Formats: sequence, C-alpha cells, structure tokens
Amino acid sequence: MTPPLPLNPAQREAVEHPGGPLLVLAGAGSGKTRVLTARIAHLITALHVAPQRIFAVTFTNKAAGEMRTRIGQLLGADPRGLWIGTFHSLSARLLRREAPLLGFGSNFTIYDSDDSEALVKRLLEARQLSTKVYPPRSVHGVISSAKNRMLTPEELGAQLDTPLIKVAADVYAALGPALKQANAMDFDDLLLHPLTLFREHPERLAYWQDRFQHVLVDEFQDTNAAQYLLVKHLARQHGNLCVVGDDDQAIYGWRGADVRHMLTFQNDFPGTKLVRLEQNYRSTQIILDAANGIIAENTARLGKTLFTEKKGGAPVTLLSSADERDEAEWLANEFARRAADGEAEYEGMAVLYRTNAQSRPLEEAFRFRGIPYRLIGAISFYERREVKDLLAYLRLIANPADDEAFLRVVNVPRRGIGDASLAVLGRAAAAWQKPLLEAARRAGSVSDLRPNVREGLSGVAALLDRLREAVGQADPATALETILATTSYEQYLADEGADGMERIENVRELVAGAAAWAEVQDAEAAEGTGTPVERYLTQAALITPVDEDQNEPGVTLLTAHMELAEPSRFLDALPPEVVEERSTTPSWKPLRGSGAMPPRPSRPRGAAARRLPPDVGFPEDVSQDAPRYVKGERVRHRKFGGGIVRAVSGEGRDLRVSVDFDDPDIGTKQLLVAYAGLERDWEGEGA
DNA sequence: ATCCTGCAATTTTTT
DNA sequence: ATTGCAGGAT
Repeated sequence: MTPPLPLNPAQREAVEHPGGPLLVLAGAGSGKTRVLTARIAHLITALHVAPQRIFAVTFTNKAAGEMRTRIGQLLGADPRGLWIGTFHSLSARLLRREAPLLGFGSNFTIYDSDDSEALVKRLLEARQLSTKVYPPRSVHGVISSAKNRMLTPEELGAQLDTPLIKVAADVYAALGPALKQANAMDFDDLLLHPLTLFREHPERLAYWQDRFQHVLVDEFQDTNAAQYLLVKHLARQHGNLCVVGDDDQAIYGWRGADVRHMLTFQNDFPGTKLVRLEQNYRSTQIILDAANGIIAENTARLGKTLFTEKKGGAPVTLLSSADERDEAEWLANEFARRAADGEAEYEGMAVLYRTNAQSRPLEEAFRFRGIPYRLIGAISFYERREVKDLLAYLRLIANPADDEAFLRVVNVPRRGIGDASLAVLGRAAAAWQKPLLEAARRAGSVSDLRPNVREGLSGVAALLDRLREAVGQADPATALETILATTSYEQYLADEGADGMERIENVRELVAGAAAWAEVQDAEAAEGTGTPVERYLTQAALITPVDEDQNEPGVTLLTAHMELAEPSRFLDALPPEVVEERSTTPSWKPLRGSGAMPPRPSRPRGAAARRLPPDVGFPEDVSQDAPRYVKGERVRHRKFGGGIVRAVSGEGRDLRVSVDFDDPDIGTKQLLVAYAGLERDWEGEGA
C-alpha cells in the first residue's frame, strides 16, 4: 500500500468530510482529481464503505480508468465493484440490468450519432419529407437538445412553430417506438431511461438509492438537467452527494450543460458543506494573475481566487502573426529553443486551439523541425469504416433487431443488394412489425424482390445465424476473428487496393485491441451484466477520441473548446502587467489598446486581429482555420503527390487552389483547401 | 436494379 | 478525408 496522498487543509477537509452534501469549488490545477481519488479511498478504508456501494462520475472514460488505478494504488488492491465512469457508461451499466422493465432486452444496442441520424433520415423519408429541406443532422440536433432538456415530443412541438421544429417533433414522436423496436438506445436515452425507470418503478429507485451509499460527481459544472436529476435521485435519501466543479470552467453549455447547477446545489441540498480549493499547484503567480483577470469577467459565480506559491514567473506572451502557418512556425521554433536550452521538456508543452482543423499547420511545422508531438482527439479509430463494419456485424450478432447495423452490413461485402431492394424489404418489415434481419430471413415470401436479391437476403440471415451460433459466449476478439473468417472481409478490403491494405492493418489492430480489453476487464464480469461481447460493444460505443491512448511522447496538441468564442473580450481582460506582446513580423504591431495601430473603427479585435496580415495584399476576413496559399508555391497532396499552385480563388472556407501536379497523368486539379489536406512541399522547395 | 466513377458538400466542441 | 449523389455502364 502506498502512503496516503499529501493534502493541504482545504483538500483534507473535502476528503474527510464524513457525509452529507458537499460542494467542492475547485480552481484549475488545484488538485481536484487528487481530492476525488483520496476521498473515494478514504470512504473505503476509513469509513468502511464497500466499493460496490460507491457511484463516481467522471467526465471521460480515460479519467475513470486513471482514477481507478490510483485508488487501487492507495488501497493496495483493485477497488473491485466500484462504479466509476462517465454518466453514459454508468447509466448503460445500470440499464443492462433494468432494460426488461423498460421494454428493452438487456442486449440493447447503443446507437451513436451516425446511427441516430440514419434512423432520423429513414423516418423523414417514410413521411415523404425532403431530407434536403430538413437535414437529418439538424432534425436530430433539435430532437437531441429537446431530450437534453427533458421535453416530450408534444412539449417540443408546443415550443415554437417553425417548420423545422414541427418536423422534428413529429419525427421525435416516432423515434422512441422505432428505437424500442430496434432494441436500441441513443446517447440521450442512456440518460433519460434511468429517470423513466425511477419514475415508473419506485421500488427500483429505492433499490439503487440503497445500493449506492455515496455518490460523487466530477466536472459538475458541465452536467445537464437529466444528469443532475439522476444523481439527485440516487442521493436523495442519504444526501451523501459530493460534487466537484469549477463554475469558471464550464465548456459544454452547447450540449445542454447548465453551470447554474453549481449555484443551485446549495438550495437543492440544504446544509451543504462548501469547500474552496484555491491553491494552484501548476502555474506561476503571473499566469494566475492573467487567469484571475479573465475569470473576474464572469458574472454569477460562486467566486474564488487562485493563488500559488510559485511567485513571479515569465510573463504571458501575446503573439500576433501573419497567419496560422507563421504562428505554427514561431511556436515550433520557440518550443525547439526552450527544449534545447533545457527550460522544459517537450512532454511538458502543449498547444490548445479551438477546432481540430487547426492542428494541421502545427503538425507540419513540428514535423519539419523534427519535434515529437501527440495529437489528441482528432479522428477516432472507431470512426473508421472498416471498424464500424465489423462492429456492426458484432452488434447484429448481439442484437438481431439492430436495424442500423443490418443496413450497414447487408451489402458488405457486395451481395447485389441495393437501395431499391432494401426499400422493398423495409416495407415488408414494417408491415410485419419485424426487424429487417427477420424480414430478410423471410425474403422468399416477398414477391416484389427479384430472385437473386431474395437469395442474397436469406443468405445474409443464414450467415448471421451461423455467426451467432459460432460466436456463442466467446470473447470479442474470437468473435471478430470468426466474423472475418466467415465473411472474407479481409479479402474484400484487399480487393480495394493500396488503401485496403491500410484498412486491413486497422482490422488487425481492432482484434488486438479487443483481446487486450478482455485481459484487463473482469471487474464488471462479477455482476453478470451481459455477455463479453455485449460489454465490449458498450465500451466501444462510448469511447471517444480523447479516451484513446496515444503513447507517443512529445508536445501535446488538443482543442480548448468554447469559453474563447469572443477572444477579444478576454484579451482585453488580461492584466497588462503580466502580458508581453510580441509579433512574428517586426514591421507590424498588434494592439490591444491604443498605440501604433491606425484607428480603424471596424477592426476586429482579439484572435481575428492577431491574424491580420502584416501588409497589404490579402483580404481581411480570411478563415481562421485554413492555411493561406500563394501562386507559384509548391505543395504536396497525399494522393496526387507534389505540384505547384497556379491560382487561388474564393475565401474562408471556400478557398480553392488550382494545382499543377508533377505527374502528367494527374495534370491540373481544383482543390478545396479546407478539405484537401495539402502540405507544403519541403523537398521540392530547395531543388 | 446495381455498381462504378467523378463531383459536390461537409466540421466546433462530445456522449 | 469521407460521404452522398448524379449519371452512365453493365
């Protein structure tokens, strides 16, 4: 057993709080993870609370895993039975046991947003509504936000009378039954179904209330109404609810999170103990002065002031640069210098940006300088086509009613079953009130289908029967191997050529990952929550790019999300004495206040201003995301190879370049910069 | 009817 | 980069 974590008085107060409502106001870098970890360990060792009677919510699965490991280190043994995870994964786990009471099988599928949007699209089409006028994505967005606010379809429809809302309410009303028919739940349902269960089955609520003696929530400022209600329910009897958050760091307002929960908590739970963690262990006083200056702009906050023992420190540099490449090069240069001077290691450096698209210039600059970096949260492994295909097979084995999985799998590999045939099958399934897979099994009795399609469909049904038989209770890696062997999926990929080989690599990686998962995973098995494949699928559905391991050491690149939508305001809030202004181009000076900048009244401030060109020659409102290109410049395309920019047109997101590629077979191509993924051609430049 | 090719449109942020 | 769609070949 490792010695207990050292704690400062405020941290200790939070950790040792004996019970009852506890609100921990934790500033950035104040050791809140340490407090949560230590508190859970304290509950188990000092208060003798059994791990399985603790319900702890973290913001990501990765955080849950790390916290679990650290608790294990403190205890000297894995906290077996501890419920720790995101709201979604904990809810899914609870629902696996309660699904039958809600009219679902415990083998229900979790639909991701692609699945949900595809289902919405089919529901729109069934209503003869144009998916051009009502994009499934928008419609689903409206429905999802209604769910997050816990509105019924009727309540949504009564809200506003715009056509989109009306259509969304209409589709929303059909969505619930469709999901139930498919034995599927979407992300929002994972939060809502437990509430329905508690409402309709008070005895189950009583069970879970008794089961969990302590409830803890991290990143409380980012909880939405349904999430808060869930933990309120669980903790209502004993009041042992510990929430940790920072009202100055709320970032998920756009997805229904409500910071005001921080403010209402003390009213909701009278007698709440409030602990402020104000000592920061990460940054120098100068950095904190900058942060405090910005935070002070927030209104309606509980209020806290960060302090640190690290006095002084280097000032914050406010850099203005010509464009994002220029900026990236400056950063790469600066990082390389600091690493060479021994000021800091690459592992201790990070770049935050607003959108993932902005990582590209940084990656280029870092690669050019040979600086190691790791990219967090760009594209998920699980979003790859080949991975989704195989998981869809697995889903369909686990849950034969999963229509979205069926539609993904039915013609992969090619079986000569196209949209027209699927439309016919869909009508038959609807008439029979059966899942598509079941309808496929009876394709022989659908007269509108051509003989070869009938054969194809009943072949798919038979294939799935065989797979289900063969997979049985096997672990996910074995199940995946079985699917691969039975469908010749790898051959199908190999036939796609060079791209296919890369996909085969990913397939192997998926199988290896599934095997590794099975090794680690056994804590939940004791509770008997479904087959290994079902548990694997739950986990796979809820994994996010940030959860995925990137073992590469180096500078960390990741997004900073929203709070910076209006950068100018915040820049102006920086206390001037802690800021050093610099520019990549000596000839041009950026300004926060008065000074060398000519008085242009309409000049945008903040980030936009920082990106203004050093001289004339470029339009003022260029995209913040896309790199800029110049005629005559050499570029490199992943597929087409090297070439020369001949013309540039459009602006912002529509910025297009005309490129003469070196390969005469390719010739000149028009490319949309934002998506083409062009890079500067370093090799060609010198030559 | 299905498959193939080439072109257009699409991305904030996450479960 | 990837997906969706239109138009043509099979």
